[in-house]
Amino acid sequence: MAVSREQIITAAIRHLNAAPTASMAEIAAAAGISRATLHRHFASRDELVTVLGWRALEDWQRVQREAGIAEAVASGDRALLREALQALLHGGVAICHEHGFLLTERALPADLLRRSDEIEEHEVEFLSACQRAGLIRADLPPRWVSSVVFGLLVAVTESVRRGDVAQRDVPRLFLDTFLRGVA
Amino acid sequence: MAVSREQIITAAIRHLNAAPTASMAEIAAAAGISRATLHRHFASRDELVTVLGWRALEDWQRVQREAGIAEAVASGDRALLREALQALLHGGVAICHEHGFLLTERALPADLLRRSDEIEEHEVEFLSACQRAGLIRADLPPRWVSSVVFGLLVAVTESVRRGDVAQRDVPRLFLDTFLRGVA
DNA sequence: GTACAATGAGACAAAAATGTCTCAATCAAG
DNA sequence: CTTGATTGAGACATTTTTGTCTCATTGTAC
Repeated sequence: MAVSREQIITAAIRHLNAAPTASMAEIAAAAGISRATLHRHFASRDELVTVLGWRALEDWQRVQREAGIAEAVASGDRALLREALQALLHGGVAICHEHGFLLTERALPADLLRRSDEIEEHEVEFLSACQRAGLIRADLPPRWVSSVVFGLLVAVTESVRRGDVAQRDVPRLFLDTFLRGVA
Repeated sequence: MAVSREQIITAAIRHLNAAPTASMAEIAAAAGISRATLHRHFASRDELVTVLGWRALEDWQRVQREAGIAEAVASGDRALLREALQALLHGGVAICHEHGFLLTERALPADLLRRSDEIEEHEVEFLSACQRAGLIRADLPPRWVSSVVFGLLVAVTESVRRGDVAQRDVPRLFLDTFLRGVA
């Protein structure tokens, strides 16, 4: 049976999450296709990773939109902001479950990183609004808070990869730790 | 003037922190020596990274020892544990300032990783003791708490690398966020 | 000044992965 | 069944980095 492009992408994501430095040959094997066929779909490894990267960014943007962070910022309403924050964090976990390996990927194309910075910028503004609403302490630089989200997502990805934490416990642990710390 | 092995290591660390995937040629250039000389000191790139890795682990172990985590665990004394925790976290930041690039290095030799797991195991036991003493919430798996330390250190490294956070603010932000979260 | 050690520059082969290409086999549509 | 498209297997050249080696040069100790 033919293996669709989507199936290849799915397999590539799965395998890259387990082995982030996998070669095209490994990825092809993981997808159950030949290296030649993989190259017919993605001219180069860069192109493949780039496609996955853009998907991750689209997901991230979608999460931001569905969480309603723009509206929440505009309103400044505490309850709205709180709900958006919850949704944003849950969405972040979901994205990492799929694209976690990209978090620590070191060789991403510049335009992807630029777009990533743009999206992160919206996140920073949102977090800033959360600070003004008293949801997040005001004595932390918003960019640091954004980095904390990033760092905790790395922790999530690594914990799950190593089997230290069950998938179902992740959202609670992540949100709990993010908001209240460990003490 | 001759460039000592120590100077090479220092330059390599500095450069690898800025460009984690740097080749031997780049590292040699950064150290101001020829590629041949670099190879005379470190037969292979793996060997170089491995040497740096073992240094980082030694530093980590030293931090654990100087923080007195073993004694604190043995005593179970809350004040002792608190002081050890503070020292441990401060030490972690210091290590990352130097060896941060290793946090997300994907191709480390197995024996290094094994040793890393051993040292981390001491950390987990210590964090567990902190939970029993009420310094850290008991509803978080200690391995998750350990991952949180890791993740926040990644956040620290990345923030500093990007210039989002000043070096001098790092310890406060790190400890504050770790213990109290962002809310 | 001489001798010895370390260095830099560069040539070189080897390894590993990449990307291209061909060809025969398979599969699906008509 | 036939045709046309897609695939897998593998050969191939290329690229990049690695690791080795040589040789002339530098510099340092004696």
